[in-house]
Amino acid sequence: MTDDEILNAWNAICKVINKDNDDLKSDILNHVGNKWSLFVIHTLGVDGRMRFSNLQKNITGISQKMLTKCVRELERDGLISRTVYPEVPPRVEYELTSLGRGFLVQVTPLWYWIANSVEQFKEARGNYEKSK
Amino acid sequence: MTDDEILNAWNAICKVINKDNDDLKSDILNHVGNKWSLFVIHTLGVDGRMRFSNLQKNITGISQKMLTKCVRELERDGLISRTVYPEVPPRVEYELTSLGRGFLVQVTPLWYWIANSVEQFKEARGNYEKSK
DNA sequence: CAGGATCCGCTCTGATACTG
DNA sequence: CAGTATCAGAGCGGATCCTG
Repeated sequence: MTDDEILNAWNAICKVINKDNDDLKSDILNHVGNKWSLFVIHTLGVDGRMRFSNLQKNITGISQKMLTKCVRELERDGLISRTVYPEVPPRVEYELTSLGRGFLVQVTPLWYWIANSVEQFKEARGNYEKSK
Repeated sequence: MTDDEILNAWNAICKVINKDNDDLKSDILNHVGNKWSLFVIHTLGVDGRMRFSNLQKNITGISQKMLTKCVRELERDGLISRTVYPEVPPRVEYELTSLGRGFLVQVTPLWYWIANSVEQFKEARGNYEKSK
């Protein structure tokens, strides 16, 4: 992106984030920063369509309550789809939507950069602790 | 990014996020998703070096307590720098570090995409509400 | 199997008051 | 000016028990 494009981008961003879109704030903003959302989207992106229990198995440390909440929010915002099969015992499968795949594509470079910058973050923190 | 690069990216990401880096989770992950962090980084990125009171003026709705907390965390993780001038009354200026500028560059395309996808998110939510 | 309901400790946040 | 300190309320997140 050129400097101009970045400025335009930020104008668009601020228009969206500011005022009367506070609902989007606590939602989409949250999907970006939320550990569980990221894992759910990642898991579905890599392994494809998957059922509830399988998701929980693949995402270490998540409780069923948090997973439920997380998939509900992702479904509500159109990032994943939820399919219920009328069987006994019940079967529910989750899958990335095209919007969700777009999200994954957009978020990947950022996370890659963070992963590659971990040492710099650690060093920064080290310096900060010392200076205190 | 090619599919291979995306897979490699996610391997790197998961290695970083999983286990023994839970401190990084609640920190860097938070900077990405946190409304205030984003505004602080954005404001400093667009307007350059700035003092505390000016930041608060530029960021609508933030309380001084939250701004303090936010800049402390950003400083700790090396995204912004804090300069104190030994004057009376005191003057403190904040500025993006090169790491912080890197962060801004990385996060911009993602936010641009989100801003441009707002209508799709709204529509998704509308459908979800109806189906309930 | 895929969750809903409940209890409970903890953190996050805002509002207000005070200080070097 | 640039914070710190304190109180109070809302919501997060885990653990446990229950159900169609």
